Amino acid sequence: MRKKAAIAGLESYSLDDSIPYMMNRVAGRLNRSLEDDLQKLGVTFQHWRVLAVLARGDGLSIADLSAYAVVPHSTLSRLLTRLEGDKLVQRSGETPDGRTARLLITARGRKLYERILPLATGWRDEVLVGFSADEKQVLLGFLRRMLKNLETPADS
Amino acid sequence: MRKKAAIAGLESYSLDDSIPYMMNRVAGRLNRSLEDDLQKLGVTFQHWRVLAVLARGDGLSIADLSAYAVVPHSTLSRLLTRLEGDKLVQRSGETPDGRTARLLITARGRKLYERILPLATGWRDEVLVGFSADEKQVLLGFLRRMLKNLETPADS
DNA sequence: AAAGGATATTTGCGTTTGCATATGTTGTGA
DNA sequence: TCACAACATATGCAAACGCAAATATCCTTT
Repeated sequence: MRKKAAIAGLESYSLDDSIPYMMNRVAGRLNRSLEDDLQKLGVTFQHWRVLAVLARGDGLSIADLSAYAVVPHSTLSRLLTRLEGDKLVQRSGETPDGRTARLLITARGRKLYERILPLATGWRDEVLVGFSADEKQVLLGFLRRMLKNLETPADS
Repeated sequence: MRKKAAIAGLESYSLDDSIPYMMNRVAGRLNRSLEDDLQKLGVTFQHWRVLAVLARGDGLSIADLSAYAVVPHSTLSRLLTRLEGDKLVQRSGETPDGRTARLLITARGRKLYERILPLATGWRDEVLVGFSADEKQVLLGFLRRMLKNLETPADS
């Protein structure tokens, strides 16, 4: 059947044919690059993610945010505790439902967000060097379709 | 240097339009889906990554593997200790250079790899539903270009 | 050929992660 | 109204993580 001897030229790009693998590789590099920048600001990549989501539109619950940022609830809860300690976000109790938190970004948090944003967009531009506006749109379209494919349509 | 340079498009910056964000979102979902499957097999996503790389060509050093899998050396070292304990990979000392390890996948490791592979390709197919062969090639080309853009050209 | 630097991997240690579970809150049926 | 299921979030705990430093090996220089 298959008696592949492996060890074939490691330089050959066999692995690079896998789209999920390549996505992880690109995303991983990208994240780590930004993370290096963020370290100097005393923030982690996860914190940035939360700030970025909330800066776009706050008032979210933890469950919502968890879905947006692809982070488990428990992790997010602690993440927020720290962010709240740093006065970057705020857990508002002003909700119709006493169980749900209403996550708000503070002025301080927004300021930090705006300080980080250029770093993030810088890496985005870096990774997309040589891409035409059309190509970027095509790529974005691909990504949207992929995300849609993963959204469980028929699931509890 | 102006400290308060106008951030172009700050107001209009939307996360859903951000290619890095969308990539993280897609990759995150994808990884988590597979992770759920892997949990039943007693393996983590990281372990799978290592197995997948080695299955396609072993004999790598830890440093090489680290680059391929975007995992720090120290993490990888411990990851391998566990994989070795499970007799899935093997650290061969048979190298020209006594410092470098030669990572080999065992028969048992390959068997597990082949057991997991359909799960991984299943999710890959799922995320690419509706994509033509051409589109997949275009996407792969994009990813390769992106990775190349991030490869430090000539420094460090 | 010995000393010192370079390179590859491991390990010490404090932090973070996430599963399972606890806590607190709302909604529902008797 | 009272018990109790359903839900949102928090926390205990063990494992995983990653930086920095240690260890081990190789390579150069003299």
